[in-house]
Amino acid sequence: MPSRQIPEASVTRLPVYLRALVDLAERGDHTVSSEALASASGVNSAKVRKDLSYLGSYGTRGVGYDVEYLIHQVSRELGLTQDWATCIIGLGNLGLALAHYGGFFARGFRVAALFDIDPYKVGGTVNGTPVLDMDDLERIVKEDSISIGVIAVPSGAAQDVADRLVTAGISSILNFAPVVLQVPPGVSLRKVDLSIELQILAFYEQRKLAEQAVREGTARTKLESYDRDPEHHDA
Amino acid sequence: MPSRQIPEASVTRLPVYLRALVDLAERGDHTVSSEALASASGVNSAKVRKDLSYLGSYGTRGVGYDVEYLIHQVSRELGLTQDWATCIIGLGNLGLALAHYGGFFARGFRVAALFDIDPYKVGGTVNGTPVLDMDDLERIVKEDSISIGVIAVPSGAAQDVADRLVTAGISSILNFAPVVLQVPPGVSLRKVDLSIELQILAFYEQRKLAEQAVREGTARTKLESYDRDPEHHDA
DNA sequence: TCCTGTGAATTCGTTCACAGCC
DNA sequence: GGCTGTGAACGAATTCACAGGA
Repeated sequence: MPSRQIPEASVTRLPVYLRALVDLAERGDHTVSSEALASASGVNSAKVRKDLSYLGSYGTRGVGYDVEYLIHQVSRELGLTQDWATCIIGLGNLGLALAHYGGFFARGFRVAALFDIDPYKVGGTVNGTPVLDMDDLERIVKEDSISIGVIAVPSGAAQDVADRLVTAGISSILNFAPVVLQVPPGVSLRKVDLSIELQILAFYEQRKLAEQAVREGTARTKLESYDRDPEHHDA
Repeated sequence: MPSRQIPEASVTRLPVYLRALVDLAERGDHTVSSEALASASGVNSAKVRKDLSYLGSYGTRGVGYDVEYLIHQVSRELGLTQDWATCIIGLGNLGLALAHYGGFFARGFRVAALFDIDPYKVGGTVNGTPVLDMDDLERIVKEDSISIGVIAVPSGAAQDVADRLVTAGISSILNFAPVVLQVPPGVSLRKVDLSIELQILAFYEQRKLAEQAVREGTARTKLESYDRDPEHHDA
């Protein structure tokens, strides 16, 4: 019985499982154990089983999960059986990279429009998608039923863009600008922030160096049981 | 007293606080309350106080935190008072975007080298940084003491690149390729994955639509107390 | 009075361990 | 015998709530 309200932590792992499952399917595997799916996803098998149990009882005891069937169920749960229209705002280096590399926009997503303020860019197309003026944002979002906005503008402009997206009716935002956006309740917001990721890595890098120094400099003090946490993979 | 071993969840928020603090400093503020820092960081004040308390007692009761002093302490804790050499592997659209936009690489980081397999790119420079052949990877990593590798190659090549980085002595990897990398213990790994973020947004978008349908279609059944979770901001 | 710092309470997430089914 | 599904135990993270110093 699918117990409704899947925990947030599980939701963030479902896309990882999905990708691993698609890889397995392409390699011709028909069934997969929680153990195998776990190692392909970089987690442990108990987590996989718990996560999948929130969707329903889709496995077979003694056998494992049917790969195709599980792909279907996970896709459905993630809402990938329908198509989501997205738009990208800001065509600097990053926005262009996102617009160009269609591979990022996997099954289930479609880039309906690109927006920029630069008059030299507006009117052209990138990768077959038209580049429109920011003035058309609200109209196009409504006309094309765009539900997800990808913000790739400089920090200073990001909150304005977010406000306009929300006003236009968008309720999911993916923010690449290095700034904390404020959005009203009911709007989903996720962010991708390179410099934050680098800073987190720097923290652990520094800690590893400190531990190493301690270990080398102190044959005399007992430090064998020094508490380590070497992994901290994100998911 | 700084209680050693800051929780991982707190570590991921420190860079966000740091950015907010720098903004406050630029605006001329000298002190900040946990409440103000919280709202600038998109979290609540109890969390800010707990997180900062892991670094030490740097606030003043009845007053708040000294902005400059706190910037210094957080920077030190994150290891940003030293310079970390990084390299980017793969100069496709995304790798180029990362290499071009120096703003991503904030204080504390330096792009020491770029790598690609394309002979037409090797030998040139991007944004003043030389583009080198993959054959030189191990040598340059050692010579330049590069400690963080940024992987921006296609999925199929990412694990190979990761293995080579690890062999060369790198112990922190930031992965942009949409694939789960396996790294040995002691190597820190973080990933940035656009399509996973989009899929997570799609999940909540679908959930919102379902809730809306339920609310509209059922004036007769009691659903006022339907359990909502409209935010799920990442940090 | 104001705001920090922190134990205590609570909620959330993970892991264990095994019953149940193939 | 093997592997799922899941309560129960555990651990981590968040929030509460207030004592205590400026």
